[in-house]
Amino acid sequence: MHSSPEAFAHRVAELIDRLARLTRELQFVHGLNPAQWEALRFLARANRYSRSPGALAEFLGTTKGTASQTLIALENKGYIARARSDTDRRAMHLELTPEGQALLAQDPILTIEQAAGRLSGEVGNPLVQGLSRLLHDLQHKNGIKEFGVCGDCTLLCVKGQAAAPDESSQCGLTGDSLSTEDVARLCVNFQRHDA
Amino acid sequence: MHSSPEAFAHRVAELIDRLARLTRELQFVHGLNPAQWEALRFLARANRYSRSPGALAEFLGTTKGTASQTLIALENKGYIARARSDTDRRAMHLELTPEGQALLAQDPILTIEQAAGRLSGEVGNPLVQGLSRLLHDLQHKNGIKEFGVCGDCTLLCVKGQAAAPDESSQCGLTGDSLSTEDVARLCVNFQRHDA
DNA sequence: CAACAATAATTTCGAGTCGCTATTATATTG
DNA sequence: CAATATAATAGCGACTCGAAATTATTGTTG
Repeated sequence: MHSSPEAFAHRVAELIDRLARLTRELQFVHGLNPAQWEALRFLARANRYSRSPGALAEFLGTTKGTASQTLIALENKGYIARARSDTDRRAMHLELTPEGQALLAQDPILTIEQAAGRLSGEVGNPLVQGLSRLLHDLQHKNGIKEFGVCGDCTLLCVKGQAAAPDESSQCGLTGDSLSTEDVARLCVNFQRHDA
Repeated sequence: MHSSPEAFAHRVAELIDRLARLTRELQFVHGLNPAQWEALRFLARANRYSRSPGALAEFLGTTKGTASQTLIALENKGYIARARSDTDRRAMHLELTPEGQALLAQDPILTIEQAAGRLSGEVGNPLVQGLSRLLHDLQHKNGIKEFGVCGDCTLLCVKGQAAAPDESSQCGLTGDSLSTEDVARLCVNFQRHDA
């Protein structure tokens, strides 16, 4: 089953294209559309600085107007709550409601997750690596901002051996202390180490 | 870099979801939308029995009405020609025009293909295998008809050692002889061997 | 320190697009 | 002629974009 590099690249592109179409279709369930599902997922994983319409727009690679519409739809359905920020009253702060949290258990992406779970182990690591690099490469070439977690971020400052383990690090941009839960969340201000 | 099976599956699903979104966005170029690009690609790869609106609708997993719209748009732009079939005057027969053929050189999926070409060889085969099985599994679970080439099809009859190599096989469904080019094309009537 | 301009975060609104469903037109088959 | 199959068309709802408009913050300048 050896094949030329061109045939390999062609096949990969074709498979991704078809998976993309299918993935999109799977997300028209429970009265939500793909953008709304992605917003829900994003809000579940983003840190407090990033749960805003603007950050969502960047994450989705869409316009702020569209992101706003998506959020209004989610609010009307009771899956998120929107409130003005106290510190900057232009800003909107977004949170999942318990209903929104619960809905994530029905996330259609779990279908894909289950299918992935059925793959035999041998295929495992190269699959993830290949997809990661592909995505990264394409995002970079298309000027799409990358979201990442504190661990990979240039802005993270470690405060030596702090007394409280929950405050061992802080964000160099905002100066805030970061809990262990914080550092595992996605951030708009992310800057990759090696970039 | 070892991780649990659950984390693996989760990561794969996330990567595919994000690649899906990006893949879709890349396809809004040259005045075409993703469905129109897929239709163009399909018509370039389908055999003569399959270049019809109905077959396209099945391939795209959409309705005939929507497929019809897509085809009208492509005809208006001059990329395909539509003509009534001679044998069955209900049926529409579709062909790429030279302009349509030429446009495929600008196919945005080539961006993905190039990115895939940049992946190192080691990642190669397991990546294709993983994606193939994932797609197959998901298509099966969602009752999506599979399109394939004659080589993998139950209906293919081989005529022993025929004189002309171009007519060494025929389709068990239509009875037609198949050229070597024919057998490499996608077919609506495809039935997988092991299915 | 008040007035003013520049920047920023978000929403609103109108226009265009997409895809679905239902209906109609046309052709085939028994 | 009735039943079936295929495709075109019309109408509808939902989504996305892009361009103002709204409200708040920041910086500047006399």
